[in-house]
Amino acid sequence: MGTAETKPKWRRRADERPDEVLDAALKMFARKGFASTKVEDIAREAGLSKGAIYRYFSSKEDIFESLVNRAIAPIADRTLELAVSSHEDPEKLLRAVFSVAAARLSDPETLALPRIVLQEAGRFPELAELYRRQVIDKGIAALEMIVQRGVESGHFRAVNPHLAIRNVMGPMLAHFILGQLFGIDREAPVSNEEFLQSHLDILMNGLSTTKEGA
Amino acid sequence: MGTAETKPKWRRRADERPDEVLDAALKMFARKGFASTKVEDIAREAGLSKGAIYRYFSSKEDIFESLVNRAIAPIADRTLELAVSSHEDPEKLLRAVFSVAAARLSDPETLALPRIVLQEAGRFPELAELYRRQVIDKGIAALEMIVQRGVESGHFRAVNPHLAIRNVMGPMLAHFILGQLFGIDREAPVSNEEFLQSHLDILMNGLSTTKEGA
Amino acid sequence: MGTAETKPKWRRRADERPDEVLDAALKMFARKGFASTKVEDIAREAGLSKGAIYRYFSSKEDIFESLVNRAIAPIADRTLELAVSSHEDPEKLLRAVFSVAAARLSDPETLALPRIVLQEAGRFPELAELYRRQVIDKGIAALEMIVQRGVESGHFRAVNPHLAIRNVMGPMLAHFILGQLFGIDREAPVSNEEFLQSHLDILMNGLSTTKEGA
Amino acid sequence: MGTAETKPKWRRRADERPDEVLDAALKMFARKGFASTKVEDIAREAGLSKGAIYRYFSSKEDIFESLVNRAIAPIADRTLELAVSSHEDPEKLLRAVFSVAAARLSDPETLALPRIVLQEAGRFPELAELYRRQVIDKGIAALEMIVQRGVESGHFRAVNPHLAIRNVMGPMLAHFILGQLFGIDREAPVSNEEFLQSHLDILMNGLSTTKEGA
DNA sequence: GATGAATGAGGCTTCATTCAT
DNA sequence: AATGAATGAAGCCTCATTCAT
Repeated sequence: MGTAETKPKWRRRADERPDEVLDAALKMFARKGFASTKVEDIAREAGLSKGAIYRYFSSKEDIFESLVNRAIAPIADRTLELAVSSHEDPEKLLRAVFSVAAARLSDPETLALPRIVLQEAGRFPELAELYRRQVIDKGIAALEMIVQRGVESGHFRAVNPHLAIRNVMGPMLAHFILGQLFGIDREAPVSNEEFLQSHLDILMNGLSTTKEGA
Repeated sequence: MGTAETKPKWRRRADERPDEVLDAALKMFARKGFASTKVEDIAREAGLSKGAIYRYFSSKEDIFESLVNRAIAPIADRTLELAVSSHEDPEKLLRAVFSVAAARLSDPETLALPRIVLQEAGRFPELAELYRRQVIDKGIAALEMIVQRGVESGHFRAVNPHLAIRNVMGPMLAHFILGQLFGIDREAPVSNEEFLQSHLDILMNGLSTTKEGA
Repeated sequence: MGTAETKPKWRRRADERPDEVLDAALKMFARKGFASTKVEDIAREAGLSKGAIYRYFSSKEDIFESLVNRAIAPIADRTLELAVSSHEDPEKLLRAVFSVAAARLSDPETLALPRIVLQEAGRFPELAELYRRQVIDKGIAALEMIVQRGVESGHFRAVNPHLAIRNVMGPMLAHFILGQLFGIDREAPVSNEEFLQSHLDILMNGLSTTKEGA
Repeated sequence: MGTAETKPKWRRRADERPDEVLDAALKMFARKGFASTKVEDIAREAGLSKGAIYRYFSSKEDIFESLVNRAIAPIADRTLELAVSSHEDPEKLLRAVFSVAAARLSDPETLALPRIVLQEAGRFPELAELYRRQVIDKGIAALEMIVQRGVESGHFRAVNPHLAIRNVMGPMLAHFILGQLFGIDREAPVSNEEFLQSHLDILMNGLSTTKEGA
């Protein structure tokens, strides 16, 4: 046999392991919540043993924190760009933003972390706070800026942007998050396209200084 | 000791006990979530011993279910009344509905159960389903009817009521539920009055056939 | 109203209560075993409240002990009589004893206490010991005496009575106790009459066609 | 320390653990009965912690079931062989069977499980049923066949084999199981040899000095 | 005397974490 | 570095017993 080595098909860089664990954790947390997810579930999903998890993370809570932090990092600095960089017609901009957002919110995997943060906000207030500051507030700021510009450019009526964003995001939340969680319209699903069309129509007619289809 | 009242260690006639237990459970679930709330927490909050809980409820899940059912009962049959009975201007009607809803949702105690149901929907699909059928669908139907009438009477533009209600409720959800959960605007709270004013303004200009303040 | 008293249909003498509790306990122990029988089960069966039980017995164990003692009392002094008083043909005597025993062992209620004592022998060794001394040993002594007399009178061969009683009782136990416990021949039950006939025949005459040592 | 053996706190390869747990459980169940045996008792006896038990068995009942199944497996298929294979004088055959059975039943460890099954039959009817089908019925069938052959070959009188086996097994049960359970003859134990001798003698020849129906 | 609400110790079971291999 | 057997602290639930009414 001598030098014969049974070589594993391929070996990951050890550096990728933590990320794989986080992927697995996200999947399991999304499916069963934090408390009901066992460390072994995560390990199995990640293709590792229970003990190995603890080489990368010091506790189950640490996994959760890392999950939130990982989600935050890329968002932190890129969110405002879109809003800032673009000088387009704000309606077109919102339409674009909605399309992107809708695409992402339709994916349960993407929706998972916000949902988990929401679920565990009571037990991890600092994490919820962190998430809010780094993700939600950023998104809000971006939308606020769009509305603000719309008002300034005369495309939108003189609404209070800080309040108006509730009308911008709220219907999205109702449609995607509540819709998914509660299975509203499960029997006769509303297409995202239809919904977006309606949302923009109503929103724009409300925000806009010009009345269409009146 | 003069007026000293000897507080009985425990009461006998326990007709109110189940309700007291539910009150305590609501409080604790709201604070810590279902999984992290120990039966003993509920017992302590209700002024009972752990074991006594089981005289009234067969399990922790049973408490949760009873909580949902108790909340549902009064709502179930009164929701449509408002919408059906009134023949007012739909804008005034929506304004009235929002005021009532806002008043109720401002009370953290009232907000607690929907929030918990939302949080635990993943783990108790049947309960989420029950809540949806008994509470959410009723509310949706009522709002849909209002919008429908508005369209028929010519007060509103020819929107699709089924989709439009997302614009009616969504901002409320964003403001009250997410706002509380994530502590948005915690530092500089937005008054409910201001928010409602803004919401109605934007919504109405969007729904309405007549353009105000353009 | 005056002297009007709603008189209960009939009232037991308080003295009978303990016996009723024991009857109830026997029934429940028989059905579910000692450990799995709740004091409340006994109370309900006896038509009493849980608390009332403790007026008559100091603990669940006390009930069990009293049960055994009650069963023992009447037996203690009457068992030997039959064997001693009778001067009949020992075969006829055994036949008579078997008939009486079979009648009693066929009644699950009667079988219950021995079975419970058997089941709980491990946990209540003194009680099992008591039962053995007061009931089993008495029965054994009676049978032994019958066999002894049979041998002396020349009706029986020169067997060792102390060992022979195993052949006298064993088939009865196998038929009645094991039969009931394990549901042997449940589908095609063997009539007690048939069994007794066979038992006596084999006991008296043996299996073999050739008689040795006669 | 020279020859000092460092005993590992616990072993790794745990292939024998389930069996060790079952051994421990058998011991404890035999001593205290099923209900009164705590999982921790079993664990301690097996040299494990409470929690470790649950790596091998899903519940206390599962341990009991596994115990019965383990005992059944080896017995199940070997019982009939003896009876079927041999063409000896049925009396000699019975004598051999009794010797083997007596040897096994004399070992308290072996006697334990049937005894526990007997004790717990009321609470675990399915287990009792399983035991009956897999063990008792097999034994009965074997004995029945022996008697049947004896009758056919003219060695035995024309008894009903199905009923006669009660006379074959009953005395064994009375001697070994009841004897041990109730501690009969504890002070002056009867040797198994003596008992077997007596049993065979009476079984073959009967008690009576006169042979009827021969 | 009777009741049954309440207690609280105790049992079964789960699972995050540790650690011998 | 990885594994997974083992631990032990907790949590849910049961129920014998007590005791205010």
